[in-house]
Amino acid sequence: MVQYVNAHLDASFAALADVTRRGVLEQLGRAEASITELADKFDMTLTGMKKHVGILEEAGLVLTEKVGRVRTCRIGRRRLEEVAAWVERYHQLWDARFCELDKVVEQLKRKEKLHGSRKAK
Amino acid sequence: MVQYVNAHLDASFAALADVTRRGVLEQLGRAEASITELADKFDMTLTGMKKHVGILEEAGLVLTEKVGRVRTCRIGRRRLEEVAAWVERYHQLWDARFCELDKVVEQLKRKEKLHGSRKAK
DNA sequence: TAGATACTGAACCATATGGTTCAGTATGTG
DNA sequence: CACATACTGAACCATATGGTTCAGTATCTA
Repeated sequence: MVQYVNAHLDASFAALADVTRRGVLEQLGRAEASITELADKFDMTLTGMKKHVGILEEAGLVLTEKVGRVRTCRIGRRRLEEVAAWVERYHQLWDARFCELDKVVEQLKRKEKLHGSRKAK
Repeated sequence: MVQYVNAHLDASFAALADVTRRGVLEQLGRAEASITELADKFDMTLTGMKKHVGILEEAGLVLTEKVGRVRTCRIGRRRLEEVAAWVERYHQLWDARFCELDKVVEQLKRKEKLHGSRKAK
């Protein structure tokens, strides 16, 4: 189970590691768009944009649907929530760790104050 | 300015797009470690682990310091906060967008209820 | 000083990535 | 039907990635 999430995270983070794809997500956050529209906006060939969209879709970060000749892209939420959850979890873990360090520093300071304190830095 | 953040994000997300490196971060979240310790824990050559740490360091996600022959690795926070901030921002943007969609759906439902509703799908 | 330990760097390898062009196919439109 | 539009797929290219091995260098320790 954890492995699946890990695979998701691999794909999601890899998908996010490209400024064009993050731009596409931002764009789709505002409104749906076709491949052509995205290709125009990001000054890229249709084929190139198709690949980006494919990567985002593979990662579950966007959903697409083709009706007639146009494929419409929109944001997919679930994977995104997974990413947010991962980051949040580590954020907290790190905060906790750094709070501990802060406490240690505090304690050191207090100790210094107790014994003869030399000039403050 | 925005470009710099984007470069950071590229490096950060790319660094996070590997299960070993996420594992290293998790490990360092608990306690600092040397390259050797990490290589052992993740069953990898020293050289391989050195590369991973290099990528994480380049991305600003870990800090290292070499004293004597051992290089000690610890978590770096700032970049991580940037990543968290990015995800958070988009999360909100998407939430907002989906709230709007929800409202639209609500409205459609209400409308359907008002006019003669045919069988629910 | 002689090992042993801990890292470092160069070189190599297979595969992935971010793009392109070119040649389609499928769908609308006059 | 003829043409334009919108996408799709294959092939190619340069560069990056995730790993390895091998050969160092620098630092402890007995």
